[in-house]
Amino acid sequence: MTTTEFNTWQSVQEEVLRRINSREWKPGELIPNEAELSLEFGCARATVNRALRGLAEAGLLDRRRKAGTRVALHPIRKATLDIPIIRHEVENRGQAYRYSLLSRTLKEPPPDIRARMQLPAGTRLLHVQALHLADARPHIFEDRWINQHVVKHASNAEFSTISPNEWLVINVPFHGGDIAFTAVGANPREAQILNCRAGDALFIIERNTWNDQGIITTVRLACAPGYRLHTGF
Amino acid sequence: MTTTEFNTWQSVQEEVLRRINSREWKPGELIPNEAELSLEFGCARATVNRALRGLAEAGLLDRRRKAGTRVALHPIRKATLDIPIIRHEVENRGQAYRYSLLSRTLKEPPPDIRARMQLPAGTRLLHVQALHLADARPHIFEDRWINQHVVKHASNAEFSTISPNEWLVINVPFHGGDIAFTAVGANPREAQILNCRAGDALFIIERNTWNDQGIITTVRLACAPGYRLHTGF
DNA sequence: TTTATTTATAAGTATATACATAATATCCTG
DNA sequence: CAGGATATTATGTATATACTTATAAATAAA
Repeated sequence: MTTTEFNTWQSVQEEVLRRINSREWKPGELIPNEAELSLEFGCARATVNRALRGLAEAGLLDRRRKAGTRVALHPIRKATLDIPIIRHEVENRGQAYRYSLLSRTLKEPPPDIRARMQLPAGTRLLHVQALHLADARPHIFEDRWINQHVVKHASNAEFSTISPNEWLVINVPFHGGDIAFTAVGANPREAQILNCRAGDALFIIERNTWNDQGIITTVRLACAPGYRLHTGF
Repeated sequence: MTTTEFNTWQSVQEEVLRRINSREWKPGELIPNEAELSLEFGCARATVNRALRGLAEAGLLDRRRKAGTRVALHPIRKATLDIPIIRHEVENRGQAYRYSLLSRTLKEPPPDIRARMQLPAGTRLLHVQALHLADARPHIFEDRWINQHVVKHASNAEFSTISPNEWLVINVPFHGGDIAFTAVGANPREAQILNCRAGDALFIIERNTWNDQGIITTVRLACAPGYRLHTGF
């Protein structure tokens, strides 16, 4: 009997994946433990561990100490999408990027923004509105609130030549954030800025970004009609 | 001198992250190699490797053999979003899920679909249209083409009680796919199905899914107004 | 019967060592 | 000096071993 040897974590992973897909190991089922698999595959346990860990991270396996490893009941697929600097996104498509600052003021945010950023009433924030252009056509309208109490040196930033989008990525380390995507009809102001008709469907990206001191910034990106966010999984 | 010891890969990762964020190691800069770091941190090289690999996967470090490890010039943040079965997505929000099959036919797809799925002219596909409802309100309109030459047993699937969305996830293993998100105004038919007005902004999800034999299915999900896709990063 | 306590187990991690691989740097040759 | 062979180097991976940690299950105590 010429059992193939699986001596790289990749080959082990492939074989495990095959068994999952072929239903040899059914969803919800307990699979052999690492020691048994390492014996069967003729490799070290660490190699099996590496392979299974990857599949667990991908959501195809559920692993728990002592309980063992089982095939995920609902193999949740994860798509990872990059969050690029808008300038790079445009330039990578071979288009000419241009940036235009529309306004930059210091004022108290409306209640919804204040609530979202969990701030006490009366807090003044840096409010920046800017337009990103691709090949001289309006591309993305950036409407951003920056917590200058967390990002102290933001007060000095002009945002006349570099967008807050890019400035923040470069200058402010952050720990995490959240994103939401929606579609809404353009309001008159957005329509004017993005050079489209009011009511046109706009792709909206809303992001909050925080570090250990709290929420740094919240931004609403209104993308011109035709915008497409693309990724693989 | 009481140099803290970093003897877990997590602590090493934290320390490296700290040095990146504090600009101790600047963007684009070469950092010490694994051997040096393991010496400095008082741990094994494998531990350093584990820590750095994670940061490289997250896009904060660029690593190349022989060339060494450097801090990413443009720390690309990645957001991972789950691709759930629509029923689960609805139920997890505590809403009542209902599903309704609108049509199920076998026919030749329009040219754009045929091109997208890379099929020869004259190929007939399974075309399924269905409506997913949340709390009895239209939620997502699913318009799907299934390659029955790749997914043979799909021809037998009724899709009367289980949606193609769920059926495919459960029954057909796949290797990968791509997703695109856009916003468009509802056409009259979509408006009627989703119970909104024509022109209302709809959030659109387009997915292609493939395995080793080719593209399995392509789907367009038109989400009712107000739909919000949410995730963290 | 319920509630602690112990124990056994499987994954998680750390380490030393060895070798593989990719890519740069260097040296040699024509 | 161009171009190819070769050495060098940093990451990548495999392995045996040992220990840690979470936790399910069994056992003892209340």
